[in-house]
Amino acid sequence: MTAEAHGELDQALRALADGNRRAILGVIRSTPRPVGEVAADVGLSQQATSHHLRVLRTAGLVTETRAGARHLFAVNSDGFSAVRSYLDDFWPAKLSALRAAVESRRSGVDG
Amino acid sequence: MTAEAHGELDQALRALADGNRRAILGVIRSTPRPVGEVAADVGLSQQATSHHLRVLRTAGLVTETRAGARHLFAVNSDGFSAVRSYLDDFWPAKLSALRAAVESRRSGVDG
DNA sequence: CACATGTACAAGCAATGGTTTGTGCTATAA
DNA sequence: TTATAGCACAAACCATTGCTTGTACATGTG
Repeated sequence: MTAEAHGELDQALRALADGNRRAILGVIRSTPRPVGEVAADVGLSQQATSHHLRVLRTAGLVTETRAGARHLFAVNSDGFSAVRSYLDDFWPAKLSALRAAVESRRSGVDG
Repeated sequence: MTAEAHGELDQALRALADGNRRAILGVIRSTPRPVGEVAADVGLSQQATSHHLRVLRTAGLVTETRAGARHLFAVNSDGFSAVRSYLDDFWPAKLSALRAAVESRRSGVDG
């Protein structure tokens, strides 16, 4: 983990790597929800759910809003952009283009 | 991790959650490479690199080809499709559409 | 102010995961 | 076949991480 351990991409991917966190994202995907409801839906304790939501929030995948004593969490689409653009680098078209470029460079220099 | 711990999506995301594995993907992105070269490029031991390549291979993000004594690894674009389609569920347009649907359902039933 | 609800914070624990070290297996070369 | 290069397998070690338990803080309510 000596490689870029705190970038947007790294934090987002590590947050998404956990199944319970993805379950939480699924629960708050359609509408903002307080921690208690999320915990009940995913079957985790309040503390564990709160912890996961904090990880998601730090990663930028989720936003927090306070409504009285309740903390409402909602999905933040913009937080996924880093992951999206990273995946684009592995899109078939981009890959083949890159490979073609490397190939032509090899034949041009070396032969 | 009681939630779908062995699906394509889970394995792919967990594989991508490590910075060194992403570095490895970057190294073999343009052309297939043997383990030794990859290890030298990313600055990891042969064993560690081999291990990471195996994780990536199990996740379907990488394919292995043997060329004599060497094991060539290359990026497999298709392996990223599960992650891509998962991210699509969090695309702004889809999110707002989902939220609108939930909203109309609420006003229709409850009021 | 006292009380209940909703949530975050902190420590301890168990499990997961990445790296190292050592070794065995496979394939080319002499 | 012997030697060597390239790589995988396996165990041990250490750091990270997710979960639990306990508790403190904040916001409404009487």
